[in-house]
Amino acid sequence: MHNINPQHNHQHCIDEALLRARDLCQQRQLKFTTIRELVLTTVWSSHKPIGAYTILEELAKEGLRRPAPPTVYRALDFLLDNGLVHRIASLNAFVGCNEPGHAHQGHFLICRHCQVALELDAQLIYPAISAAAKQQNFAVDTASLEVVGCCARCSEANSND
Amino acid sequence: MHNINPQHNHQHCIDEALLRARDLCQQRQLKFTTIRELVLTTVWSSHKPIGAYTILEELAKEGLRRPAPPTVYRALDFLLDNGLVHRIASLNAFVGCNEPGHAHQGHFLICRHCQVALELDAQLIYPAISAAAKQQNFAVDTASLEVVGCCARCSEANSND
DNA sequence: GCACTAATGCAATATTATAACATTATATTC
DNA sequence: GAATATAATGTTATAATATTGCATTAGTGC
Repeated sequence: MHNINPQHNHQHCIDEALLRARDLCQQRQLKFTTIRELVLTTVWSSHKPIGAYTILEELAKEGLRRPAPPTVYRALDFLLDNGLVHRIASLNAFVGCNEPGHAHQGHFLICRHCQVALELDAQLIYPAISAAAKQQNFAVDTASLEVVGCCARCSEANSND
Repeated sequence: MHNINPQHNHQHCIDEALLRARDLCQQRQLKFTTIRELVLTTVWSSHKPIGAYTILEELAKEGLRRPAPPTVYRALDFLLDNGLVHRIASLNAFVGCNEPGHAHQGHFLICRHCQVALELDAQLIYPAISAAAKQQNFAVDTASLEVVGCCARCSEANSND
């Protein structure tokens, strides 16, 4: 998994995400349009979940004529459908996905101090979910886990106060 | 845990929930006011998560002069703080909690057909979450899991079509 | 080019939630 | 029991998030 060090070369994250998106769209014969690319890039501008209306503002700054909400929401829907971003329901916000393909999963550790959302490897949690569901004969479609707390980095920083 | 059979005596669920709430408020020296009781009762009117504005409408039907949104939200905040209800973020809705006390947890299996939300015993999932968080030196405050799919009952019903 | 479909633009509006301040009820002290 | 303090509720307005419906534009296949 991805270690989110503030010193990391974030441009690399963005570039990789765009590459993966282009690949996936080519494979699936989907159109990676300008808006979709801009929205994905904006979502990937950090590892912090970003709200739809904030994305909208960012696009406006890009020189683009400020798009209306549906434009952004449609792009987000496309990205969600294809597992390129996740929605963090507890924050009404969106964050990039490292491993497109399983749109149905999203397990996050969310730091309440720095807001970074660290995506967990589904394999860590999913077996427990699957077992619990099976006990109830429940057929799982999607499973989202949102853990809020304090990340290692912020814990250290605070203990140094 | 609670098996949510449509034939179950649901009045019993409501009564139990109210009893637990009164007990807990007495213990903590909190006021279980009329509004709080009405909102809790409304949330417990079924095992389906209910939206704040739906609660509002239900209260209006009870003869009550239709309360304003803050009235309902304040009651919900109180109930959430005391672990008497959970918020299902992915649905913007609220559901009763069987075991008040751990306000910070809420692990649900949500059926997309009948909308029933079945609360899982935290012990089933929490160890996996805790282990994953520990790997990242992440200090957990709250963890919410929302699994969407199809419950046993609806699976059977559908297979009979 | 023409017809068809997918994507986007645009205006209005729905839904969920909160802020700010006035009022009422409850508890505490004297 | 009146005076004061605190908690709860009432009320109005508005913020924040998301969707509907319809017009327009851009690709795609024939």
